[in-house]
Amino acid sequence: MTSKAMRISALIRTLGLAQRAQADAWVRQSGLTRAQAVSLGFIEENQERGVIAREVAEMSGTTPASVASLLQGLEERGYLTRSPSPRDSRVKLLRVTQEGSRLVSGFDRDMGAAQERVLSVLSPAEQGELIALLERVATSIGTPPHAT
Amino acid sequence: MTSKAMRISALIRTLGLAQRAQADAWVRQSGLTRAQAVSLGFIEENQERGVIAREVAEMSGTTPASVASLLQGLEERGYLTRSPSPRDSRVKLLRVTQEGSRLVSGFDRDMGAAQERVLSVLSPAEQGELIALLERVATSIGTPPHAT
DNA sequence: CTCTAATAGTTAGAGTTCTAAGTATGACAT
DNA sequence: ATGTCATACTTAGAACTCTAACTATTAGAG
Repeated sequence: MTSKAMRISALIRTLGLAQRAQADAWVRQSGLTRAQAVSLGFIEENQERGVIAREVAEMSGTTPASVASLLQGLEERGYLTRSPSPRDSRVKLLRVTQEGSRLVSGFDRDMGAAQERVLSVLSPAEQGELIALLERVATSIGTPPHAT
Repeated sequence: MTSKAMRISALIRTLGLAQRAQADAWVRQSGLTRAQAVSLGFIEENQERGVIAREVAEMSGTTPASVASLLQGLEERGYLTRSPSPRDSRVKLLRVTQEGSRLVSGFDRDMGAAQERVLSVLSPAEQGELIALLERVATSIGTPPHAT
């Protein structure tokens, strides 16, 4: 019944949607879907240790079947390759091509700049307070209801 | 530059994704898409003053064409009706059926309860501080906070 | 009154994503 | 070795969403 909780939820939703809108604007002119951009970014970041499709599914909260379709679209456009692993014939190692890598790095750079701009209305001290409050809420998500 | 901005963005993204995950879990067992659930909720809230498809498009940040497809799916399942307005033959008034209304009210109730639980780790005073900080960031974006 | 532009909505077709069922490989206890 | 189960991924078909082009109605200028 505390309308404060509702207000905070609405604000977080608003800011989250603003971030998403930013991402969407970028994504639109890249020809990718939001899910595709996020997946491509994840694969590029963790490429060293060999990413497989199941991990992408877990990260994005979807199913392996959806990931297969998604990766197919990326592979057809030359942003990604799938090659069987020599250690386990079931899995296919995912690798981002040079072109795919260029696409992703542009995304990260532009998103970061937009975030800077929006948050510059708060002083560094205020940003610190905001971090402290948000972190307490964020950690409470991971803990079960009665574990306080 | 300031890693504080990045930290705040990450936290907001985390909380936004948590909200979205909550919504997705609910949405999955309702047979609707997230976009459909959000649109149905918006129409149900503003039903009094007569909602039309263009407003749904503006609210959700998509195009009228996408809304037409979306509404078609809702209408076929009996959650919504589209009837021509007597005042302007171009527009069609959207109305949520009783069954649709039941679906949406369950969504709002469950979402609200989850939000309360997560935010209960902050005292009322701290929640007030958080609201003040978030509101300054939100207004700097230019888009006023906006329901569901 | 009529021509033009703006507004509201729909349709067509392509691409994406989901659910369900299927194939192939690996792990492991008998 | 072999039957059984789990794992990693794919395919098929339906539903959804997007872009582009379309129809119909209203508003406004001359």
